[in-house]
Amino acid sequence: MEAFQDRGYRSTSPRRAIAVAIGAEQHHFTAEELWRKLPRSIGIATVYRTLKILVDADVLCRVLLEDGGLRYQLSHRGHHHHLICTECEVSLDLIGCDIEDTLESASHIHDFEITGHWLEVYGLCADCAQDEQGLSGRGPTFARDDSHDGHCH
Amino acid sequence: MEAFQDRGYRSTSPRRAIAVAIGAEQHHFTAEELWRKLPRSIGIATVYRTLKILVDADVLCRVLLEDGGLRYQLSHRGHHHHLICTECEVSLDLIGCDIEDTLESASHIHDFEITGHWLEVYGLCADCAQDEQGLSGRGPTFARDDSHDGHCH
DNA sequence: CGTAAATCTGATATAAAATCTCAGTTGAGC
DNA sequence: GCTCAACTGAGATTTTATATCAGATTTACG
Repeated sequence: MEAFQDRGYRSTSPRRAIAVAIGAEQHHFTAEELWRKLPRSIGIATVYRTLKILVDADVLCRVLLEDGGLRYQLSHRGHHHHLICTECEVSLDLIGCDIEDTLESASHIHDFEITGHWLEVYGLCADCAQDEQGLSGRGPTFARDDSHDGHCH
Repeated sequence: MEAFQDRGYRSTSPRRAIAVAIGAEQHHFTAEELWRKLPRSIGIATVYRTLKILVDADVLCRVLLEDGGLRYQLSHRGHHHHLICTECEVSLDLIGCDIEDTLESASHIHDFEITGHWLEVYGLCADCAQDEQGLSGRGPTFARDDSHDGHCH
């Protein structure tokens, strides 16, 4: 909202509408989903433009799903990563994870100067993990299929 | 090559041609770049289909550049990540980095069961870092501009 | 206020990347 | 050789995001 002024952007009515709509979102969302909830007068190009500004301003963060889908989410400012449930797609902020030091020391071996990184972690949230347990307990036990092989992409 | 037979795929002439072309690549490449180096008779759909098989077979790995571009690269089998130079786009395998433990312990806080993750690390390789040093030493010193803000995406 | 200049916007065209469709071809096993 | 499923190429299609550009909107300043 006021992130616009701080960065020299004008306060326009489409931008205000987008800010309000984002505030109403409970989870992550796509640009198109957001656009559908906005007045029809607002073009999707403006949505993309505004989302980009807000990501740069660290108001939003981008979440990359395992299938490659890109979502937006209110950012809890500062550095963090996401735990993304591959079942229900919920995204949790991963706290208490400090991989910078690990990366930094490992990169020294390669004489490489790190400027940034991208990390997404996939798995099952507590609820979905429980559901899977429940199923395998009740019905015949299926061999864990190949849909999740623990592979790091 | 023989990864095809092992997995029940047929050995076809397009697949052999693609395997040879991949072997000739020195760095990472896009599906389209590879396609251009193949006989014109091979369709790009086949290239995409074959690349997917080889990624699943762990023969190739996918590399996500900072600008979002997706590349393919011969995989040094087993789990690893990439150090990608944002200047020359070279990709180094990051060895001696074991973030699994860190992720695992952090995820316990959230009661989250990890099945996979995606990590790409961006920065400057030794050569490009040296070039930047050289420039700032010779000419007037420029303030580090905003093109790399150390931000984690 | 009221004006001017730059920013911003919406519609639409466009681009890029990858997948889908389907009729025809090819390979592996017999 | 034959047969049939697997595979292929061409092109259409989808998805996602950006580019273009004339016209509308903001802000600064008088």
